[in-house]
Amino acid sequence: MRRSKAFIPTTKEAPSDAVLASHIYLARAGFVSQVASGLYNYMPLGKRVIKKIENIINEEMSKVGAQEVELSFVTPADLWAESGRIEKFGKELLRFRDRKNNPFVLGPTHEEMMVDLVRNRITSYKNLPLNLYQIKTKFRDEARPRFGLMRGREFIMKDGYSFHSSTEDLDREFDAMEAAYKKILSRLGLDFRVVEADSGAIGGSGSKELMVLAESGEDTIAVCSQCEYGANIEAAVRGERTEIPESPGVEFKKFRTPGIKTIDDLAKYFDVDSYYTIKCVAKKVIYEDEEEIVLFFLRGCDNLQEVKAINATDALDIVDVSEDELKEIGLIPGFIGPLDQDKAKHVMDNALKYAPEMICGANEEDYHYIGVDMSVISDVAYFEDIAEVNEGDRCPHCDGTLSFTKGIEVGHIFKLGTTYSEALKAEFLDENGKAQPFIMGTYGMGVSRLVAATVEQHHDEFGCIWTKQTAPYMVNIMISNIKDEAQNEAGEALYEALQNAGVEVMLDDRKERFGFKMKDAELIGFPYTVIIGKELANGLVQIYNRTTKEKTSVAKDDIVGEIMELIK
RNA sequence: CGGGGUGUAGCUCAGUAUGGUUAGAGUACUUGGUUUGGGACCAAGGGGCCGAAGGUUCGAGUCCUUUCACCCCGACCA
Repeated sequence: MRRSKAFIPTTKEAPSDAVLASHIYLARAGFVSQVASGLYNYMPLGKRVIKKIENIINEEMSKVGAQEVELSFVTPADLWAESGRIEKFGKELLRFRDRKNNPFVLGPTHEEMMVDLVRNRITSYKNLPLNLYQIKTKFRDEARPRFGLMRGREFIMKDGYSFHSSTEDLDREFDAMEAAYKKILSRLGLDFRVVEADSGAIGGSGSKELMVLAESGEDTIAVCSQCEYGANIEAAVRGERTEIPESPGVEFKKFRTPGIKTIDDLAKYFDVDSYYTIKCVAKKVIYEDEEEIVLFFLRGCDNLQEVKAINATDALDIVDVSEDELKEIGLIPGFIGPLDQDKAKHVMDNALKYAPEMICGANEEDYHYIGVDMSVISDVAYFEDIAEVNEGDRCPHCDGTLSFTKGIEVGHIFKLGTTYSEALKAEFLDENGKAQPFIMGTYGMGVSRLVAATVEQHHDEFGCIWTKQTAPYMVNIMISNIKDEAQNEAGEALYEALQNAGVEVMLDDRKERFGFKMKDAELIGFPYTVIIGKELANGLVQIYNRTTKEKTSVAKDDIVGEIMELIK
């Protein structure tokens, strides 16, 4: 492509609303342009990168036997009613009616559509397993789109769905998909981590997220210092604590604690580690058609993990509750404890089970109990893991310690089980001629988000730095002075030679100055720029490496060979 | 959905407190010339319903009302 003819509107200034590096550079370098909140146009460079990523995904999917399909973007609302997700997704589903007044939904994901496609077509265990996928625009009417391509309303996703006759076979496929996804991210040149994840609203028995490590990531992940363990903070668990603080060593007693309402105050007052205090987090728990106040009890040194709390209560949502609301049902904020408490339901964190020598609220203004042995209620109370892991906690699998890092969720794979096949009555006949619902897996990968994630991880103060696998063009030939006949000829010749060699090459033949064209090349981020300039008089050209920012002089006649070597 | 902010040239922004010539700058664009190894210089140009609607006024980019859009923090989020 000739730069003089290319539609690549680069700008010196970033759009005022761009915050992330990826957003700023993709906009400045002319890859994307915003049309409305969460909606973007891909310009030629952006489209080329998308295609690069899609090709890699297609290659890896084909290697593991997944078949590509393409389902309609517009989906009948009936299907969503059938699965029950029309309510679950709520306002995120963009709904509309056609001229005949039939209700439709723009697909935010395609479980329903895919199950509908397969049901009554695959009817025998002999035709299983089956893995179908597509790369397709999705639409979710996000409450707050942000960060450019990172969280748009319309985005491109690779979504795959597998159908099995047994859970063992699903497990096998799940592992195969995890391996394929890792391969894809490695080929894209990304630094990533596979982590345990919460299954969320989509349901199912297990899920893993693929996180591209980046400071700007929206997810916090806990990773082990020694082993491979990693988990989204929402799902992270920890090993038994080994260093137990010195215990207070007191008898059970009710103790007057005037005005001592916080864990900090309490620990100070008794001069004990907050490990020995019991924290109560009161929340309002929302169910489909009712809501109630639930008390979550944890060790004072721990914090409530809300996603775990939602899972522990089977709730749709959990919201804060006011002190007044607590007082209305007879609870005394600051002095709520797990003993003799019948005003509200409770969930105790596992770390409190059989815990001795604890200090907790006495459910009476200005009084706490000390020397509480949780054994007295441990066989009747409801215990769950509801605590958020802390940095420095022990790894659940080894002696290592957990630390936090930020990640961009670019992939999420699920063992779905029969949730959707049952809801949509999608069944096959097993070896015994008995009807069984399909056992399913689902595998998502955010293609447009990968574009942003790649730039997040590969950029500097001058712009994008594309990896060889993602670069829109591998080589940029920059003719320093277009009016110089010799330079022009050499540039044209090299352009033709590289094109003939099948290299994706851009020829910067614009009538601009050296500095302008270099800045532009750096902003776009071509892996290599061949500078044809002054040194041509001595039979030399230069290769500028975008990653190292080094310029290497090469004899003009050797340049094609050099380039071919570099881009291998 | 709660809280905050911003809408003026393709882009980045002044101008709005205190209403008053023909609405500005930089950049980008066009033409001519000079320049040609790190976003050059000179000259001449084109480009605006000041987000939209209504109102106050002799007069509104500026004041009032309504509304829309976009952004940020949070809630939310396969």
